[in-house]
Amino acid sequence: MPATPNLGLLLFIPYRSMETRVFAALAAAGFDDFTPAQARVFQRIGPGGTRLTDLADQAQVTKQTAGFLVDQLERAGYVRRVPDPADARARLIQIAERGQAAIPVAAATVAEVEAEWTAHLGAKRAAQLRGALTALREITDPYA
Amino acid sequence: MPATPNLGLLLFIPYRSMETRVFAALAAAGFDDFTPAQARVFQRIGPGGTRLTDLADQAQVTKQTAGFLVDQLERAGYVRRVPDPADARARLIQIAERGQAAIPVAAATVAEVEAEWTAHLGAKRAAQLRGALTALREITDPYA
DNA sequence: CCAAATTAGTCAGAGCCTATGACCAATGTC
DNA sequence: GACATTGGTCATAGGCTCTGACTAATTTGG
Repeated sequence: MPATPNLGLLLFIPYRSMETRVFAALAAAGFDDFTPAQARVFQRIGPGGTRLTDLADQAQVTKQTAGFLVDQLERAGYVRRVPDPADARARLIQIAERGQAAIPVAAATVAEVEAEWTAHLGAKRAAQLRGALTALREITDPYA
Repeated sequence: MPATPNLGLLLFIPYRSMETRVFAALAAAGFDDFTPAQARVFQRIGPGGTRLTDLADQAQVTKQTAGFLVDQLERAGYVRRVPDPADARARLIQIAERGQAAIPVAAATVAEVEAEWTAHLGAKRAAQLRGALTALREITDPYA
């Protein structure tokens, strides 16, 4: 390994760790058919529902991929598709009952992991980390 | 989107951005058959070569997956397998000529992206970010 | 107001990534 | 030297993602 690993890898390692923890908790709570790829789409669903194309753009996948993942989420009861009143071509993807039920489980695990990280880094550095990442999003997330 | 996105997503967004940039640069330089999955294994190869099982552990994939990726890397000329003098069962995966040639291209792009990030964050916050991520690695990378 | 261009979404097909399970060969242990 | 362990492969299957082609609804320009 290089002496100073590049920032890409440094970002990836904790990301993967968080992901592993959250999906283990979800599986343990009975949401064992929820996958990371599905989550990356699911996370982008807004309060009133979001169009497939918007989800695809925000998750940076093709609309075909997004459609494939939403199909699975729908079949598993995590989301539902309703007609978009503003456009007859489009449908809004909304979070369904089972999706709502999964959110607190994921949120609790995220909070738990973040607490561990904060304990390791100290409150100040943890806040700096979040602040830097949030600022970075401005130039790395086309849909921030 | 939630008001305060979880740290997992905040880590993922710049990671994905960096990855996209690096692979675009590699492809433009003629390394168009190099994939992110291969890179996650390739990055872990040590100076004298590394065993498949070690690569698998460090990249957190199964040895079958690591073997599959190394097969591709070998076929494309990025790595080579040599017998491990210390153990006749094992072979060391070493970076081959084409792999060595790709490294500076990737490194230059990483440096470019990191420079952009530093310009956006300021030198101090950028250093804090790297420091926090490096510290986080202690508790999130089983093979740090 | 209508023809052309654009946009939302689906279908079909292919390739890549990853895992489980079974297996073989070499090594280490006692 | 028998037995458990370790390094690695083969076979198989499932999941993720893409390109290309297509339908239907909407928007735009004249």
